[in-house]
Amino acid sequence: MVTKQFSGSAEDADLARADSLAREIFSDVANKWALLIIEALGDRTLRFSALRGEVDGISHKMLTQNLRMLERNGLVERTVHPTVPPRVEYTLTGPGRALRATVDAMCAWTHRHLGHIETSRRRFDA
Amino acid sequence: MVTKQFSGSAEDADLARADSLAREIFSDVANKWALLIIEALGDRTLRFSALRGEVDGISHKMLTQNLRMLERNGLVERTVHPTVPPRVEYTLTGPGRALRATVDAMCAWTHRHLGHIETSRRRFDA
DNA sequence: CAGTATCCGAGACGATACTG
DNA sequence: CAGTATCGTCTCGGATACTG
Repeated sequence: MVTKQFSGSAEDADLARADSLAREIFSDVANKWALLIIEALGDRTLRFSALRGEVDGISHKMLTQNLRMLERNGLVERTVHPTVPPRVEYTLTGPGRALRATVDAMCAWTHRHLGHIETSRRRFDA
Repeated sequence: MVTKQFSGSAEDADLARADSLAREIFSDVANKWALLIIEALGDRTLRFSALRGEVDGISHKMLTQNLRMLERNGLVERTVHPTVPPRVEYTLTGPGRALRATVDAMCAWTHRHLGHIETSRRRFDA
């Protein structure tokens, strides 16, 4: 095994790079629309317009923007059928489905603690 | 059991209200800073300044703002020691710790898929 | 139908200065 | 030390119009 000489080594640089990458990914993914899209997709394959119908309140622009980002990070797969009118389908990839599991957990958490949060809010707002 | 008469009943109204509340909470919680704060707190009790040191890159303003929001929703508890200078400590509540479990999962997911995401990005950017 | 481009208002965010 | 307030900047995000 190679001996570490001092801080500031190549391994440290790698770790720093990995950390900043992790942080970047986290920032991409940890936003309302991205998580709602992942949750809405589930294990289905949906067209753009259908998907938009599932994610309540999302605008055309936000949907495309977030879908591009998710595709870039390899969380959703985009399939274009060269027909007219065009038919584009979205589905979660392996990593995407893995992330969905944790989003499911977050949703479950939300519903489980609705009551606690509501009363906490009322107390705080007074 | 009471028979449902038609859509638009009181139960439907309750469900709709619960849903919009859930969505509101989800929007509060599903943001970068809130999740990073929860993760940084862990099961420790930290002072404002210490917490700020843990959440890399967060501004004074964003930290207070998000801490208020988390306190309002009953996810963190804020303890003020009436000394001079003041000493304010933050810690996760029960629901807060429950949420932290899912945030942990998200972090783990991030690190597990770093490689896949990095290569996916490179392919996409070309 | 899906996507891009543009415009514009609203809110996020950082920097700074001020209080108890 | 912790918090609030204010201001300026910039991104977010919605509405609209236009292409293949």
